[in-house]
Amino acid sequence: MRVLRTGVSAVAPLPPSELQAQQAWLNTIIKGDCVAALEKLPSKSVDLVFADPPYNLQLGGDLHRPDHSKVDACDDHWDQFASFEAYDAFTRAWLLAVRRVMKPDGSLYVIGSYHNIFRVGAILQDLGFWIMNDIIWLKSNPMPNFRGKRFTNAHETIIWATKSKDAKPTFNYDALKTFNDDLQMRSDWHLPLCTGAERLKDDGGQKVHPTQKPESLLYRVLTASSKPGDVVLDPFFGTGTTGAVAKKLGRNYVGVEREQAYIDAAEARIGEIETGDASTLEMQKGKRSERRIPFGSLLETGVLKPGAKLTCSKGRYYAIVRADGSLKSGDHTGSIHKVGALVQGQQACNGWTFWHIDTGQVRKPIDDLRQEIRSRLHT
Amino acid sequence: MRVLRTGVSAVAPLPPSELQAQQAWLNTIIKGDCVAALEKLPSKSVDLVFADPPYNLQLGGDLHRPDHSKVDACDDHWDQFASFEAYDAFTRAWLLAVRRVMKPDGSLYVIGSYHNIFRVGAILQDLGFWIMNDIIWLKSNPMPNFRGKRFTNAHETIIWATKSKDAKPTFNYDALKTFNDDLQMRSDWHLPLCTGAERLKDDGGQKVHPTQKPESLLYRVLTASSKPGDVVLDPFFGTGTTGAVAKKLGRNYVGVEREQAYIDAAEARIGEIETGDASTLEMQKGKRSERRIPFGSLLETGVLKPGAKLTCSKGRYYAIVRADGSLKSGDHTGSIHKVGALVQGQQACNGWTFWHIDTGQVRKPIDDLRQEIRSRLHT
DNA sequence: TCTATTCATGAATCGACTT
DNA sequence: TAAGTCGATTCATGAATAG
Repeated sequence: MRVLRTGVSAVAPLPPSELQAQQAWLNTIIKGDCVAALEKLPSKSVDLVFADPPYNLQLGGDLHRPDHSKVDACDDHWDQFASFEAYDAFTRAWLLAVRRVMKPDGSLYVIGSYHNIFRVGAILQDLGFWIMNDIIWLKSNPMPNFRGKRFTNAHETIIWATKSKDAKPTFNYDALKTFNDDLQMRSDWHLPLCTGAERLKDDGGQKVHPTQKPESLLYRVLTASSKPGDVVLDPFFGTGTTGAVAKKLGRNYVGVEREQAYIDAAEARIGEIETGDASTLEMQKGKRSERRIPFGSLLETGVLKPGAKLTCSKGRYYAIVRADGSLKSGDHTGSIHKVGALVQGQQACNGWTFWHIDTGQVRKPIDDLRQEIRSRLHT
Repeated sequence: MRVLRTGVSAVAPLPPSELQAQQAWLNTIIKGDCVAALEKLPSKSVDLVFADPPYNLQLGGDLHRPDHSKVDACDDHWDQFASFEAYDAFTRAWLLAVRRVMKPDGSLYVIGSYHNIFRVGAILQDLGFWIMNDIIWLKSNPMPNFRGKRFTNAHETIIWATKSKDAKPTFNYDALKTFNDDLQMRSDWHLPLCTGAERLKDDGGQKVHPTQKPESLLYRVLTASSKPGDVVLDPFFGTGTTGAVAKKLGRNYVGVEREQAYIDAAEARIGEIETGDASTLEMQKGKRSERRIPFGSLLETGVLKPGAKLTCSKGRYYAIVRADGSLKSGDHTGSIHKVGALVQGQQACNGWTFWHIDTGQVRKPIDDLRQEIRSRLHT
C-alpha cells in the first residue's frame, strides 16, 4: 500500500514558497488510518484542520417513513464503536495527532451531532485546546422526525478551537462582515443540505458517501479561518469536500482517508476543479428572508394570553386560545388555520387574517400581533 | 436557616391529587446548596427538570469576561486540568442528585454555552442519561463581539435527556405542531433575550440577576415535556422564571436557590402570577390518545354497510367490506390494515387513511367516518 | 416549452398495547 | 417476557414525469 498517493490534483494550487513546493504530501490524499497517516506529516505544518469524524450513531432497527419506504441510514462499519470509552480513546488519539501537525496559531474545526459532539468538546478542553466558538449549522431542509417522538433534528454543531488559549488564529472578520451584508457573522449558519448535482452518486445513482457535507459549509470555514496558500488538513477526507473547496479558494489541502472508494471519488472530483479568481467566487448566502413567526410565539412572548377570545372580523364566529397555541371553538380544536376552516366549513383558511382580537375599541387581525413581534426581533 | 420556605405562592396551582397537596415542598423555593437541598425531596417525585447551572464554579470569572480582556489567571496545564475536574465533580454531583428525584419517565433540560455544555453533555452520557435532542436557542438580539476576533456568539445550547434509553417521556408532539402552524417543531428555537418589562430590576434600576432567562424559553420547554399538574424542578432557581411559567401553565414547581436576594425576587414575582383556567391549559391531543374506535364499529353503528366498496385514494385498488369487519380484495382477506398492505405489496399499512369511500361526489378516507363516531360519542 | 404533479430522499440514537 | 397486533407518522427540495 502506498502511503502517499499523488492524485490528479497533485499540483498545489498556490504554493507560496519553495519550501511548500518541495513537500510531496501537499495536495494529496494519504490512504490509511488517521493517526498513523498523520505521522508522515511534519509537526507544525498545518494552518487549518476541518474534521468530520464518525458520529457514533447508535441506531436501533430499521426506520420507515410514513409512506413505508425505508430510511437509508448511516449504518456503516466505520461509525460503530463498542462503547463511549472506545469512542473517547479514538477521539483523543486523533486529536493528539492533529495537534502535533497544527501550527501554533492554527485553527481546528470539528463537526458533530449530539451523539458525539459533547465528548469531542470535553476532550478538546482536556487536551488543552481553546474553544473560540461553537457554531450551529442550521439545515434549511433536514429530515423530519417520522415517529413524532422528538424535535426535528435540524442542526449540527461545529466547534472552532485553537491549540492554546494564547493562539492568535486567522479570522477574516471584515471579509465575513462584508459577506454578511455588513453585519457581524454570527454563530448560526443557515445552509441547505448537500443535494442535487453537488451530491456525488455512483453508477447506480446511489450516494457515494452517506454524509457528504455541502461545499457552502467548507467555503465559510475556509473563508473565515485561512488565507490563500495556507495548508488545510482534513483527517476524515471522505469524498473530498474540503479538498474541493480548498482548491477552489487557492488553499493547499491534505487529506487522510481509509476507504479506497472514497479516495477515488475525491480525486476525480478535485481533478475537475479549477482554482478560481477568488474575487469571482461567491459564498452561498444564508437565507435572509423574513423569519416565520408561528402562532405559538404570540403566547410565549405574552402578546396573547391563554384564554383570549378571538373572533372573525364580523364577530360571527369565535374561538378560545389555549396555552399550547391551539384554538377551541365548540367541538373544533386545532391550529388557527384548521379551526378557521372548520367553523366556516371550508377546506382551508388563513388563520392570521381570519381571526381578530378586540383591543379596547379596535378589532384587529392577529397578523398585526405577529408584525409587532417581528419588529421587536429586528430591534 | 429554614430549609423549606413557604412563600407567597405556596398554594399549588393545580394539585391533581390529595397526595401532592400534602407535600410541603410543592410550589416552594428551598434555600441552600443544590445537592443538599435535593435530599429533602423524595425520590422519583419530579416529572420535569430545567437546570441553568453556573458555567464557571471553580474557573473564576475568567471565562466570561465580555470584553475578552486578558486574564492574569494561572494558565498552566495543571491548573487548567484541576479547574475542569472541579467543574466536572460539581456537575456529576448535582446531576446525580437530580437523577434520584426524577421519575423514571421524567425529562431533564440543561442549558449552557460552549464553556460548559460539552462537559455537561459528556457527563450526562457517562451517568446513563439518554439524550433525546440538543436544542439551539437562537438569540434574535445577542451581544455583538466587540473586538471582531470571533463569530458573534448568538446562541445557547439546551440538552434534553431522560434517565435511561428505555424512558418514555412526555412529549406533546401534536400540541407543539399546532403551536408551530402545523409544522413539527424543530431543534432550533428563535427567541429574543429577556429584556424590557420582563427583566427584573432592583430599586436602582440594575438587573437583579445576570442571566435571567426569557419566559418564552420556559414556556416552550414546559409545553413540550410536561402536563398540567406535573411537578417541575429547577435546581438553580435564580429569579424564578421556571416557577413563574410553571404557575402560569398550571404546573407545580419546586426551586432550589442559595442567594436570599434571588429568592425574595422570585417569590414576589411568582406571587403576582395567575394560573390560567383548566380548559385553556388543555393540550392538543394526538389521535393515539383519543378513544380507540375499531373498524367494526362502523358496521355496528350503520355508518358503513356490509358489501360497501372501499378504494384507495386514486381508485386503483378496491375491496369489499364483509359483515364481520374484514375486507376482501381478490384473494386477499383480513383487516383493513392487512389487506391494505397486501394489495400494495407492502409490509404495513394504516387502513384508516389508505381506504376511502365514495359518498356522493366526494371520496374521503374511512378515518373521517371514525371521526364522526367520535364526535357523536362526545355529545 | 411551460406548468402541474408526483416522486425520491437527507448523519435518525424515532411504538404502544394485548396476550 | 416475548411475541403478536394495531395503527400512527414527514418537510424541504430537486428531479422526473405528466399534461
